[in-house]
Amino acid sequence: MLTDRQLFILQIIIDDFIRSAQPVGSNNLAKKEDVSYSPATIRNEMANLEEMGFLEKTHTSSGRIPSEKGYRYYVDHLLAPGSLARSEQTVIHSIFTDRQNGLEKAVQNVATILSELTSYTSIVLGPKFNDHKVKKLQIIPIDRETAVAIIVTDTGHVENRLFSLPERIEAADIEKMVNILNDRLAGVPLLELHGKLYKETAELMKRHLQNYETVLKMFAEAAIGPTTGKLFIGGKTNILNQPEFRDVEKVRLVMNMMEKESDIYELVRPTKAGVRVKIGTENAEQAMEDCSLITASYSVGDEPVGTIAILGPKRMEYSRVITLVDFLSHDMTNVLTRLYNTSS
Amino acid sequence: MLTDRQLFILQIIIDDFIRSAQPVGSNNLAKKEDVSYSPATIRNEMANLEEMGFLEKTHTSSGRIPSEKGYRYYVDHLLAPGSLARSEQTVIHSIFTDRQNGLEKAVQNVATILSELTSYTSIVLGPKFNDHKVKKLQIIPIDRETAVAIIVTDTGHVENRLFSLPERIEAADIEKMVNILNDRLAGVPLLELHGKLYKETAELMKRHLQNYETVLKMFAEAAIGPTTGKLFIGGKTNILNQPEFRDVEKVRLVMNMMEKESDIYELVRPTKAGVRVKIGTENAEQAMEDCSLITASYSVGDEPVGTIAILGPKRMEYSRVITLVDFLSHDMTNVLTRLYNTSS
DNA sequence: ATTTAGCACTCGCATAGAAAGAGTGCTAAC
DNA sequence: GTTAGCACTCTTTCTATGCGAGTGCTAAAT
Repeated sequence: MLTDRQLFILQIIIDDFIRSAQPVGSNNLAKKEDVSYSPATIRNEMANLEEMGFLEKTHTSSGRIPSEKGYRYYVDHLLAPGSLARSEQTVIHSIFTDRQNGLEKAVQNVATILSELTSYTSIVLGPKFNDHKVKKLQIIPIDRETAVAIIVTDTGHVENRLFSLPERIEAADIEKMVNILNDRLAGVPLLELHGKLYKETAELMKRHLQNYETVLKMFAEAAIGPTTGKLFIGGKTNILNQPEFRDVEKVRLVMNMMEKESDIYELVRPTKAGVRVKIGTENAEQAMEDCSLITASYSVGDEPVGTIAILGPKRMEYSRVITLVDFLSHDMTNVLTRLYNTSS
Repeated sequence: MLTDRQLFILQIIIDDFIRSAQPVGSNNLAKKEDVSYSPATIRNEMANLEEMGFLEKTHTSSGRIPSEKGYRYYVDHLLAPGSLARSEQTVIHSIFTDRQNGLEKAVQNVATILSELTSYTSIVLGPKFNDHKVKKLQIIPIDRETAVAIIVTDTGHVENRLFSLPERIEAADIEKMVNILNDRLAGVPLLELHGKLYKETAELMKRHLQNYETVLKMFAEAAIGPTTGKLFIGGKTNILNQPEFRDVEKVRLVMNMMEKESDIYELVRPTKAGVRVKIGTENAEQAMEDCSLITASYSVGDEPVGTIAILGPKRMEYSRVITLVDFLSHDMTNVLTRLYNTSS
């Protein structure tokens, strides 16, 4: 339904606007090297494209800017599958080769590097540990009244929680408790720990020990912690460099949202699909109406466990960002899948 | 050197400007109920105060605004020692009574509540664990190649790190290692662990085991982690509500700084002094020239271990914030001192 | 039937001037 | 020492004006 010429012009207008942030006029467009139509022809086509809803004007006699429908079409049909510079590939790949400082630091790094590479804001939802299984449970007494409950998973993740010991409990009893717990619960996925904790051990414990409830409760609580991954945001202030956010009111809307973790979680819930692009009001959040969000989830095996995302103005370098996010999410999937499968 | 009347006028001008963010003129000032001088008199005194450097004009015929010297004098000599509403006291006090979710969450809470109470940005440097002593060291093997090193302190803090096991190591050897480590290092302050690790155990280990270096190195690294406290920042976007930050450029300066942890650490290094106020360029950071920072450290016993701070515009409600920060830092000192002393 | 040149028209933006308003400094009177 | 009065300054707001970039439409050219 769109002629080749219209596609061509639409693409050039959007490319230009993404670069310059200025409405594109027919004269300037016609001056470009690879454009061989006269301004008048272009004006006609522009009028057509506007009528079809792909372009907009900021005022009656301004140049054209892409509408959301325009961006959408651009993303869906006009995007040249970009490729990454080798240097970028190397940078990205290096993030995960060095896991010395733990997975969490590595994920943190992803956020930082993504925002630096794109000069937009990056959001990274760290892997959730649902599937990870209990390797070892421990209770370390601190003094007469307190102790630390520790859960180590088979992926090396450590979760811990301070709790008050029941009065009059013997060191031997604690040891017995720990033994029962490990006996019954080793290998249980974290997600099921909460339920199984009581079912599997309460009966047995009751027979040997008093006051076991507090202890069980602590382990239960500690197990909830990592069921959902941690959020990392990089380059929060990058939005301030965008000319369309010269206005503090707009900045506030977006910044406030970035401070609200619960909102962000909604945006980056892991899914199986590949790269997803949400343009302006396609996002549910009111605050995002001037922004676009590009997300891609990464997986362990077939199970999506986390998400990386880039938040920028609607006038975003879609091509570059999509390529980047796609590449990185696959890289993360590969590394994590290998890691998880060899260690279990 | 300042007459009573000058003090009075200076105070009223600063109070007014803090409220309104507008330059204060002689006419408006004279209209106030508790001012019994004519506009002309006030103009004369304003001129005097300006000559002495306490006031400034934004342009030749504008009203007066306080200079940094003016704010400084105001903070040092004119501040009425405010008192907190009982409701605020209760709120603050409640933060630390509920430590169920661990110290870290409690400190996080302080940041959030401080920023909500003041509508400025809060910075909280969590307590450092230098003085905390090793309670228990553990090695949990995950699979043939990897294990987790765990350090538990006598305050219930848990530090952990993933590492690669040396090849061909026996479970029995690991157990022997852990025994030696705990034997020799229990009670050692975290800060000294790095040094003592080798001195105390290397000799002994060498006698019994091969490949112990990797393991020691991991514990050494893990011990460095918590020597300096964690940073929490609350209400990062509150600065956007201040009329003097209508300009995105100014916002960017401050926001960028808030993203750089190393800069923030400099600002809130714990000290023994009570509440400290840094106004505008009194702060070393270029980015802070339009801001004031109010800090107070909290201690365990006599040792300052962390800091709470409020970052706002120079036109800050000094009285309220100083009172708040003073109260809260003492409250935290009390709670932590009690906690630390009973548990060691 | 397309494409393009030409032209009148619109709108934003920058510049300049004018008027209003808030505030000052100074002088002279109280 | 205090204050009323007044000229002056500077910002802010509004209006007018011209310029430039761009459009839409019509008619000619291809």
